Amino acid sequence: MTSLADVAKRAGVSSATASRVLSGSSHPIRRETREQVHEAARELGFVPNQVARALATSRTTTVGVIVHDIADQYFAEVVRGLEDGVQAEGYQLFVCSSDRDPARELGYVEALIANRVDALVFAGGGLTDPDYQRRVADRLDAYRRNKGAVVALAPHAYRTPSVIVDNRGGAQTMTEHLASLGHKRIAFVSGPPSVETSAHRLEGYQRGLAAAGLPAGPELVVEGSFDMEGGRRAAADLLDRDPGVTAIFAATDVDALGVLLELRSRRVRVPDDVSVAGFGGGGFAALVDPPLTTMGARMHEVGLLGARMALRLTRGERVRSVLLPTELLVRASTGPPP
Amino acid sequence: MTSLADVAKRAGVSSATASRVLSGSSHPIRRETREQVHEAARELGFVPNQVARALATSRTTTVGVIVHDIADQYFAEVVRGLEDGVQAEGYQLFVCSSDRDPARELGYVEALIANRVDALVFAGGGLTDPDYQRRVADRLDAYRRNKGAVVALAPHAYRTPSVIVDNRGGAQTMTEHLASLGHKRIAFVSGPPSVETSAHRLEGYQRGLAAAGLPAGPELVVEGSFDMEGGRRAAADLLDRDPGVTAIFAATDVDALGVLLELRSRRVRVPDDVSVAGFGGGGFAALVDPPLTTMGARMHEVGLLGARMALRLTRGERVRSVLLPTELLVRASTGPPP
DNA sequence: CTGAAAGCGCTAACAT
DNA sequence: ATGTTAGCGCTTTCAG
Repeated sequence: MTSLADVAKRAGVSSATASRVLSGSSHPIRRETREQVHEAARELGFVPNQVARALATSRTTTVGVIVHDIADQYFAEVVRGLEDGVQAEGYQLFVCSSDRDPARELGYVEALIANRVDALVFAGGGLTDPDYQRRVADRLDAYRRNKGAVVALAPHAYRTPSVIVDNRGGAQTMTEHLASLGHKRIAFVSGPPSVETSAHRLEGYQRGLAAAGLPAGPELVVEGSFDMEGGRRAAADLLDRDPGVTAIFAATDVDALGVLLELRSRRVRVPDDVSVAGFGGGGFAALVDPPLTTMGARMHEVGLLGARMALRLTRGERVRSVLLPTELLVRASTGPPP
Repeated sequence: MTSLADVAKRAGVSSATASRVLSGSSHPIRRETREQVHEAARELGFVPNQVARALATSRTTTVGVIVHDIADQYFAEVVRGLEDGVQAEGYQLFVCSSDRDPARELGYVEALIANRVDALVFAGGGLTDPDYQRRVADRLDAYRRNKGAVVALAPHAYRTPSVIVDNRGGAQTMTEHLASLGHKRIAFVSGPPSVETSAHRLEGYQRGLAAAGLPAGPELVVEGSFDMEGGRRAAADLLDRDPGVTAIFAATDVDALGVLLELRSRRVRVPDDVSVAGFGGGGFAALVDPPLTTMGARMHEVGLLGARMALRLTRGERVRSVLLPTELLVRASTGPPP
């Protein structure tokens, strides 16, 4: 592969000079010299070796992001936002799907740090496993001591600047909305307890019930799993126990979709018999049958702002965590109770 | 940051020895020495610098993938497959969304090569822009001369090993299926002409018509854009010109979804008045109203096989391109003509 | 304005 | 079995 030295030789200058012109340094260079270097680089099809540059400067111009699953619409949108944000400043993005497995996530954290990414972004909610939390904190503390930037785009036990949608407030608003339609028994399909985000949305739901003067009750909360199958099983559980619910609020749209499918297969009409609501609002939510009422979260924006925050941190600038509002999107899957 | 030298010093060995044990070399090392090194590394929280390692070995253990848009379900699944494939061998994945913009795609190719990825994967169909093709070919030729591996996961003008779904055959099968239901005038919502894939699916459609003895005709083909809005406009065009079609086959599921929405807004019943079919089969296709008949393509598998192929290439092993079959998924959006 | 040279952290001959 | 040393390709003082 052609190197800086080749370019320098061809241009009849030292590699120091060649470096200065090709790396966009502000060091003064005679116009003519500059042009010769560029010319030589072009002729040789020179592509600077970022690896060598990174070693010399200790900046890789890369950022790593860990998501639960890139094939999940929700995270795909966050990642796209991140990508747009970092691309604007010439950074490249490493993407890692952890499947919420603590070991795998830890492995990725280590791998990304080994690759000396300038910033590390957690796009999915942190895991609640205490062993994981301890170990990841150790890694991240060390990473930050060495000028690594860490950003969270969802609730995370590790204290770090974040861009997060208002999970609690959003869940509360949705619950109150259902209550305002007249529902008295509102069930909640929670996310997996292994993820921090779940607790926030559950809390919002509980606050919503309280605000509406509605009784809570453990029989109203069933565990989903942030996927369709989980939502389906949750709905089945709920219906089998028959606590007389007239509304089901799921912690994510995919869970809600599972609920929808289970209800359909049982010939329960939505929203005539039971109302269904989700959280997220991307992708298919508006397109299913019936269109899903949901709390819309602007995930692309989360990613974009997260990228900017991460890059600012790498420059040593101060940042402030942001809590993005969610938006109630009322569609056809919710209505008054029968 | 703690370096190999630190570990070596602490363990009382040379950095060569430390390197040998920590890099998993097969070089023989006394058991005791090995343990001392590991111990020292652990105590210091040593994380090997992949950047330095990459510079020394000229292998980065990274691969780059260029997709049209990571937020598109279709590509998100491919990327997930790729990730699973490379992760199994300890590689990291750079993800780049080009939005099918030649300049942006070229920029990414260059950036990935600059980062010395061991393999470069094109997940989206190649662009038809001749200038782009020439320039990308130049870059890739040089890249391959330097042991870079290039894999395509969709039709691409650049000749390189590939894992591709049978776009032609799939489109033909779907067309024949519609014909077998009794449809005589089958319209096609093609992809954007700027992408190679589009031509293949269009060709399959045309072959399908021919095989069924049905007349083709330019008035039956309208241009979509691999997104919902494109499908919507295409359907609107079609209906406004009213060529009397009873079936609309869209080159992608998202286009088909746009068609569905436009038909719904015009009170055209599906499939009673008009049948609608798509291509892809991931994500929401089964969940919309009515569930979409489509040619299922196993995109996760494309990614997984693509990753394996790429890694084999980096080892200098021989590979053979694979053409993955698609599967006709008949659902409720298609039926006999009125 | 340009060059010489040290060094980023690791690996890989080549000794011993 | 272990150590010495020369790079990998670039940036960056420090001289001139």
